[in-house]
Amino acid sequence: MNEKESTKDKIIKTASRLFQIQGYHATGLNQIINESGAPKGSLYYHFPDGKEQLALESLQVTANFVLEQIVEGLQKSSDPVIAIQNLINDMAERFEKEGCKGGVPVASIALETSLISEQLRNACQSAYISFQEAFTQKLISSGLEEKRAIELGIAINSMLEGAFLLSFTMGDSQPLRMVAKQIPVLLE
Amino acid sequence: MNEKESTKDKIIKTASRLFQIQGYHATGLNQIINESGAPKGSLYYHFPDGKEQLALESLQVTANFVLEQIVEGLQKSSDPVIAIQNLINDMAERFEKEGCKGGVPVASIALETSLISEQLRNACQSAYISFQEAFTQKLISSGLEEKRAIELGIAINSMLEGAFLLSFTMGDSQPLRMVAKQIPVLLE
DNA sequence: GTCTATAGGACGATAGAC
DNA sequence: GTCTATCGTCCTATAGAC
Repeated sequence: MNEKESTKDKIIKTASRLFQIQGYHATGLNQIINESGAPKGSLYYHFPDGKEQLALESLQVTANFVLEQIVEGLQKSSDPVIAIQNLINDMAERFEKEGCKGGVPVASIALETSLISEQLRNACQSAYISFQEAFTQKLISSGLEEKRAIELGIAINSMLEGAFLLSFTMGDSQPLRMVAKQIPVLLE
Repeated sequence: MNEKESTKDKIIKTASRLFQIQGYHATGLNQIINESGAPKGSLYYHFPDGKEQLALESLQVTANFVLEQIVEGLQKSSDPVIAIQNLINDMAERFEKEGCKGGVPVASIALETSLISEQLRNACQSAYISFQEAFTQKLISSGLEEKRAIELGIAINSMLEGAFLLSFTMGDSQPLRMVAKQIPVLLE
C-alpha cells in the first residue's frame, strides 16, 4: 500500500469533519492544516484547485460514509419497516454520542455552496440521490411497486435529512427518534 | 406612524433575504448596506451588537413570516390532510416561482451558527418549535389525541424542512411535492 | 513533496466629525 | 442619526527556496 497517500488522506479526513460541523465558509484552510497535523506546504500541492476541490473530495468521503451506513443498516433486516427504523435509531444513537453536535452530513455544504458552485451543488445532489435510491431499492426488493417505492424513498430521505437538521439545531435527538417512530405508518 | 423606522426595517429586510439565500458567513455587512440602500453609517447605530444582533432580528422576521404562512395555510380547510397538503404545495409553488433558488428559511442560519452562538441557536430552535406546534395544534383541534398530534407535528415539520433542503440542493421542487403526497398516508 | 513568506483583498468593528 | 476613515484580523492563493 502507498504510505505516501496518508498526508492527503489526513487533510481530507480533517476537512470532512470541519466542513460538516462548522460549514464551508467558517472553515479556513489554515484551520484544516493545523488540526490535521499535515505539512503546511502541501495543501495546494494535493489540491491545486484550492478550497473548492478540497471541499468536493471531502464531501465525497462524507457521502460515501453515510451511504455505507444506510446500505449496511438496511441489510440487517429483511423487513423494510424494521430495517429503516433501526437504521434511523442507530443514527440517532451515534448523534447522541457526539453530544448532538456532530453536524449534519451533506447539508452544511449543500446550503452554503449550491448557489456559488455548480460542481459542489452537483456533488451534493448526487449524494442525496444515492441515499434515496438505497431506500427505494430496499422497498422494491421487499415487494413494493416501483412507482410507490420511488415516492417513499424521496419522502423517507426528506424526513431523515429534516430530522437531522432539527436535532442538530435543538441539540436533542428527539426529531430523529420521532421520525423513526412514524416509519411503520408511512409504509403501512 | 414612525417614518424613522424605515431605515432599520430596510436593513432587516435585505439582511433576511441575503442570510437566507447565501448563509451567515457568506453575507457581509457591506453587501447588506449596499443592497438595502440604507445609509452606510447607520448599521452599528441600529444594531450596536453587530452582525449577531442583525442576524437575530432578521431571523425573527423570517420565522414570523414562515409561521404566518403555516398558520394561515392551515386555516384554509377544516380537514387537516387537505390543509397540510395544500400548504406544502403552496410552498412548493412559491419556491418554483423563485426559480428554486430562494434558500431554506431558517436552516441556513441554524446550520452555520448553532455551535457558535447560543443566542442564535435558541432563536432557530424557537422558530422550529413554533412551526411544529402549529401543525400539532391543527391536528388536536381536528380531534386527534394529543400525544399522537405532538409526534406527528414533529414528523411533519421534519419532512417539510428536509424536503426544502433537498429541493433547494437539487434545484427542483419534486421533494416538496412528494412529501405533500405522503401526508394522507401519515395521517391515515 | 514540503516549506516560508507574502501578496491582495474582504471582513467586522471602532472612533470621531458632523 | 449619519458618515468617513481606518484599524486589525482573517482569508485564499501564489511565488520561489529547499
